[in-house]
Amino acid sequence: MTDIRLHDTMAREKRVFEPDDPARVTMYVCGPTVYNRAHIGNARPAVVFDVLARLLRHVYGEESLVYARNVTDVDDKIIDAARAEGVDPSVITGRYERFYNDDMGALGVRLPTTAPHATEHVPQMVAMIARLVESGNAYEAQGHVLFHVPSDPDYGALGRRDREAMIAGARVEVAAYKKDPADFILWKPSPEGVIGWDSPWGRGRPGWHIECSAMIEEHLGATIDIHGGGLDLIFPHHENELAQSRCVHAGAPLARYWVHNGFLSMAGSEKMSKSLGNVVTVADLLARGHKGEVLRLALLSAHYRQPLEWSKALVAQSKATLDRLYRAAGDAPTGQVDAGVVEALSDDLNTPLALARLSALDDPGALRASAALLGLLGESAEAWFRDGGDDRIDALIVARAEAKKRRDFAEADRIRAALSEEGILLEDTPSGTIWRHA
RNA sequence: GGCCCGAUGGCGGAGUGGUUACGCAGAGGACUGCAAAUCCUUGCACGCCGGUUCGAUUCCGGCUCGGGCCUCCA
Repeated sequence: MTDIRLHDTMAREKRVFEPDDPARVTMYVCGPTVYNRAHIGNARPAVVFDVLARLLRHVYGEESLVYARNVTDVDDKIIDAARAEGVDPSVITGRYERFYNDDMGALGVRLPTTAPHATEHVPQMVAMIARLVESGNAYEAQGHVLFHVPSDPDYGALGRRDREAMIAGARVEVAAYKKDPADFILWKPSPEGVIGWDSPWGRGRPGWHIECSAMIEEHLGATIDIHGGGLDLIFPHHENELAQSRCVHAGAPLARYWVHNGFLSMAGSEKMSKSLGNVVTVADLLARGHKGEVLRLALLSAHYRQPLEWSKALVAQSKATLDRLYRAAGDAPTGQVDAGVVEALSDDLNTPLALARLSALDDPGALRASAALLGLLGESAEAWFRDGGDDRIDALIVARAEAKKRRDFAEADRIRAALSEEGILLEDTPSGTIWRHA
C-alpha cells in the first residue's frame, strides 16, 4: 500500500502520514462561522478536506475516520447580524448553517462524522479555561480571561513568529487589561441583552480560539492526527489553539500533522473581499446554472496548497473536462479504484495529477470508482447530460429522425439548429440520437 | 517594515539535473448526408541576471513581479 504523505505546516515539509491509531484516524477542520452565505473561497477547504477524508476512508476503512468540522455559532459577527435583523442569534445561525450544508452538499462535500457546535460546548470551554487559570497560563482581568502568551515558551512555533514581530506587527491597540500585548481572549463579558453564559468570571461568552480546543478535546482527544484549515488560520487561530491545548495537556501537541490550504483569488484582483465587491457565493454560482461538480472540479484543478485564481474560463474548462469524463464513464457500474489515482492523491493530495491519471483510464468502471475518490462522477452520464427528460425535445428528435429517413436534410438540420439556439446539442450515435445541454 | 508562498506553452496545471505530463482551446486527418462525439496526427513553455555542473526549467544566490499573514478573515 502506498504511504500517504502530507505537507505538515509545523515541519514545513512533506511527511509520511502515520496515524496514532489506524483504527481511529482523527481529523479536525475549522468550519464556518454561520452568519452569511459561503463564498467560493470558503468552499475550498471544505472540498479539499472532503477529498482527504475520502482518501483516508479508502485507505484505513470507512469506519476508521473520525472527522470533526465545527460550527462556530457564537461570535460578534453573529451577534451583529442578529441585532440588525432584530432576531435571536439562533435564528441567524440556524439559517446559515442550513445554507452552508446545502451549498457544500451541492459541491459533493459529505457531512463530517461530527459537526460540534460551540454553543453546545460552553461548559467544556469554561472547564478548560479554569484549568489554564489554575496552571498559571491564563488570568482574569476586568471580567475577561486572557491567555498569557509569555507563560508558554513554545508559543509561535507553528506560525514561525517571534514575540518582537508579533508586538511590532500588532495592528490593534493593546487593551489596558492585557498583561502582555500578545495575550489573547479566552472569555469575555457579555452585557445585558447579549448572548452569554454564567461562569466563574461572570456572565460572558468564549473567545474564538478556545472553542476549537475544547471541542477537539471533547470529540477527538488531546492529540489528533490531522488539523486542517485555511492558510490564514495559521496565525493567530491555530497558534492559539495549539498553545491552549498544549498547556492543558502537559505539553502534548494538539495535532500530529497540520494541513493548510492556499487561498482562492478572483481573476484580475487580489483576495476576495466584501469591500472589493468581488465576492461570489456558491449559491450565486449554482443559480447561474453551474453544476456543483463543475465548481468542485474547478476547486480541485490546482494543488490545494497553491493559490487558485477563480475565473469564468476556469469554470468553462472544468465543465468541458467533466463532460468528457462523463462520456468516457458512460453508465458503467463502479469498478476497481485505480492505483495510480490513489498514489497521486496519497502524495500530499496531488489532485491535478490524480485528474490527469483519471483521464488516462480506459476502463469506465475504474474511472467511475476512481473519480468517486475525488467526489466526481456522482451522477449517471444520462442524468448529467440531460438534466431529466423532456417530451418536447424527444418529439423533435423523432421528427428529425423521420426527416432524415426521407432524406430531407434541410428539415433535419433546421430542427437541430433550432435546438442549438436554445443550448440543446444533438448527437447521432449508433444507438440513436441523444441530446445534452451545451 | 517583519514573516511566508508562488512565477511552466493561448488557458489551467503536474513533474524533472540530460528525449518533459495531462486537460481545455487551436490546426490537419479518419468517421458522418452535414454535424456532434470519438480516434489518429500536430504546433506552442519552463519570469530576469549570475553561480554550481559535461549539461539547469529542475540545485544555489540576487532581482523583478504576483499573492498571503502580522491578533475579523477559508
